[in-house]
Amino acid sequence: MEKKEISQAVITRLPRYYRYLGELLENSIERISSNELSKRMQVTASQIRQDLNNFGGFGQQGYGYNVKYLHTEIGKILGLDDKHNLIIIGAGNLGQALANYTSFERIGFVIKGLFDINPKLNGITVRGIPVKRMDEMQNFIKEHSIDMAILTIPKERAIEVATMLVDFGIKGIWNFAHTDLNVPDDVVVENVHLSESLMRLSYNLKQEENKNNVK
Amino acid sequence: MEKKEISQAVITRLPRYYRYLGELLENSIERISSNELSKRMQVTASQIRQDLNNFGGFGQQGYGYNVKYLHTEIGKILGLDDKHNLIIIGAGNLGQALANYTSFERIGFVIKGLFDINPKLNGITVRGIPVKRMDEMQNFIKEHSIDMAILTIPKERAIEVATMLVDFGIKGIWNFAHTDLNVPDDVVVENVHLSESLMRLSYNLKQEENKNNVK
DNA sequence: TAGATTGTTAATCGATTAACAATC
DNA sequence: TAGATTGTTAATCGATTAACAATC
Repeated sequence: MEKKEISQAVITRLPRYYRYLGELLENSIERISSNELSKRMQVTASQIRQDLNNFGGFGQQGYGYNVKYLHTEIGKILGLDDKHNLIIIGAGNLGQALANYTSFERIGFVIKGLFDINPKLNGITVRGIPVKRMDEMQNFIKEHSIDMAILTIPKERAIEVATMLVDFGIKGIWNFAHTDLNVPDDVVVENVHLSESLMRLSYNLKQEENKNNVK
Repeated sequence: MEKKEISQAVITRLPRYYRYLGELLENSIERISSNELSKRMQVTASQIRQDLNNFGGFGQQGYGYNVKYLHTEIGKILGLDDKHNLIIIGAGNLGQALANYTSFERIGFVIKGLFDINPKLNGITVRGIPVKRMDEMQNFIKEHSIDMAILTIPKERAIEVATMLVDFGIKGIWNFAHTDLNVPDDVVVENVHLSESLMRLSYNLKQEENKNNVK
């Protein structure tokens, strides 16, 4: 049973397929061809078929894909049928904003606690989620079966806190700190570097401006 | 003066180079070879040299790269020497969190105003930045020379608001809404789809789990 | 000068697109 | 059955890596 490694390029596109299928579902569209989906999503039909066939044949010749079935299957591939308990480290603006989001829960990611070094925040709750002291973390992780953490602290302390999290058994880190983390191979990190995203916007904006000047 | 188009893969890496060079600078490191940088960043030296040479020869044979010079030049390429005035549409949790960030200002992106349909928010300020009514937007954009907008509103209204922004002359949109925007060619959109990022984390976490089960 | 390291060309690798036989 | 559309192989394109001459 040889398993081919799926490229990150494909993984990056999967959630977008999932989103579009969810929208089709909301609009009561039962089936869709790769060609029709390709038009809506602005990718080639060939790519859609190639991407999906990495995971199996979900369609049917002459018919296309059943929207509901495909949506469910991609959900499974993404692991959205598993439940995860999360904690947020850093109860500042961003940490609290993420805690207030309910959409993560809807796809199986439940935020159980926030942690912060600021004693003023200790004891308050955000959408019913308690803010705890850092020294309460290890026990909390064990008691609430936490397997993922969201890191929304300044970069200065991010690396040391990540090491701590790994020691406490955390397997996945959603990293919003402006630094790269160095974790063991079996711990997964997904980075959200906002200022890098803003810089890409800046670059592309500048390119557009230049185009117009040349004309 | 033929200009070759730079691939988005390269653009995506540029801010990361910029960040590492900034850190070197903080640590008073004056020069660095592609080989040394490659070890720190976990990319190949060849890729670093190829990426940089898309924009010019910033190094010197036998010496390497001058950290301060290269940092400045990449900053210029990314357009960080230009100043931009921004508004945030949607003064909810995320909008306010972004308004509270000061790091964007340090790279030239100044947030001048927030806008929200919720009348309760109208009149308050976030870090001194006023929250305005939506009908004040058009004038505000003109008066404060706003050229970029941050979209932190629910997906339901995002597309219509984006159209509005384009009409008012906005050229760059940093889109945090869970939907793709459809804007003219000369308007640049940079998407931050948080739940898609979380789904990628979920997928990669699941893969790790499976690996361990197989062993 | 000798050693180091870039800039750049060539080789390889991987991802995307095209094409079409299989089949519903 | 005829038409539609997938699954999959082959062709193309682009991005990454390797190699090395140029040169500081």
